[in-house]
Amino acid sequence: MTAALKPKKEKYWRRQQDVFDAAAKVFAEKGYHGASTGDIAAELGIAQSSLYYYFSSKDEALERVCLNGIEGYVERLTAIARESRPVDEKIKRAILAHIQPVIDIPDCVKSYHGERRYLPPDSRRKLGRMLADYNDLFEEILEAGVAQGVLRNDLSCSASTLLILAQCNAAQFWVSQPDGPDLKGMAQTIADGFLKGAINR
Amino acid sequence: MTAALKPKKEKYWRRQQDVFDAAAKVFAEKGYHGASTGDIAAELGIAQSSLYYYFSSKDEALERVCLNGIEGYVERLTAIARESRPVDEKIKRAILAHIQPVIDIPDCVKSYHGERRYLPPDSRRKLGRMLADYNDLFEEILEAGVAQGVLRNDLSCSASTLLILAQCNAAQFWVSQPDGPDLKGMAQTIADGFLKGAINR
DNA sequence: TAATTTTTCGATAGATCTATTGAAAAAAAA
DNA sequence: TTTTTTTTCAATAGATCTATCGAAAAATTA
Repeated sequence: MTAALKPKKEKYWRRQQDVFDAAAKVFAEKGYHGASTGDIAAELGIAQSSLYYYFSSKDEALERVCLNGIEGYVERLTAIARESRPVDEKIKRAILAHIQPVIDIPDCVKSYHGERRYLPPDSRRKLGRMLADYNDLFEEILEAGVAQGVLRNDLSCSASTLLILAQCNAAQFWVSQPDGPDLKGMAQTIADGFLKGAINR
Repeated sequence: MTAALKPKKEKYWRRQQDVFDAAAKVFAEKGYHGASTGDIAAELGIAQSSLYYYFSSKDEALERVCLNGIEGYVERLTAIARESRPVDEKIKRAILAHIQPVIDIPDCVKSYHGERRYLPPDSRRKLGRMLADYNDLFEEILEAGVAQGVLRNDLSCSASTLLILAQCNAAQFWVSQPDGPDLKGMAQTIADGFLKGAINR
């Protein structure tokens, strides 16, 4: 019964995903307010009004795009935090996990970073909480390192979190260059730079 | 003669600066496309059409705002590069100089970072060149450090430049927090983090 | 094939935004 | 005060954008 309903709509969901992907691309390129629904439609080669069969407002499209950009971050980082590994390795993996989506879904990530501030208040708050959770989680990994005595105990974990993630986000611009390093090299560089200064010796 | 013409227009230039300051504030808040000329006028308490006495298009206002945000960066960094000081001190000063405008003219800097991509092609290229020059200059300071043997010679100066500046730009979001560190503390943290890993020992 | 459902489309109402224009108000000069 | 210059304004043309609606086209089912 319920299994019979799903395939019925499956084609619809797939097409809807195409629509949101196109929206992500256009938002990333022109910014939310700089992009028109006409631009999104043109990206798909359909009429502007046809979009409204898949979403009910441009706002809604932005929310979905941003969610695609951030969803999974908290989940993946939670998994990494729970793994029983040395702290330095955890940090390396967390950094890699943070950079990965920049390669896999660059438009969503770019839209998330640049356009989420234009979301309606409710959606914006929701995403804001997700980001706060994510930062806290990252901070906790560092704090655990300090507690274990692996990281220096005068380390500001909140400051370090901010600075590490800022470097990760900068990777966005780097990997787009032709001579840019690969993902792992990038993560390694950031992790090493941090650990060299932060590890007790 | 020429001295007599200047004070004649001085009031006009001052008022024009007010207009661009208001534009910077509104662009920083709502983004270029999200902000209307009506918003700028409201910020000043004047009619929307009155703005066009001071600029001829919204584009022009954005160009001026972005220029205000980036102008002086190259100049100040050039001066720092020329000073005869130890490399580590130069780096610290360069970092501080980069963060300073974030405090002094936050709206211009924020607009520069987030909105310059919406400039007309010519202006955008011009600002792009200024940024490239600036990055090169920063990179050269690091290269000089490597050449002197102060910094490790396996250091990637271009990568380090990108990562250091990314951290500086993140300061924007940090110092806006109530419990954020002061400017010098921020610069110190970034510089120390970098130098700990990069200095030969 | 015929009937039904899903998807796309053209037309458009209604709202907003930029930039222009000529006139009014304010300030400065005579 | 009167004249001239500077600054602001209201009105608006023209363009663009979002979202709606009923019909057409396409796909699916009977």
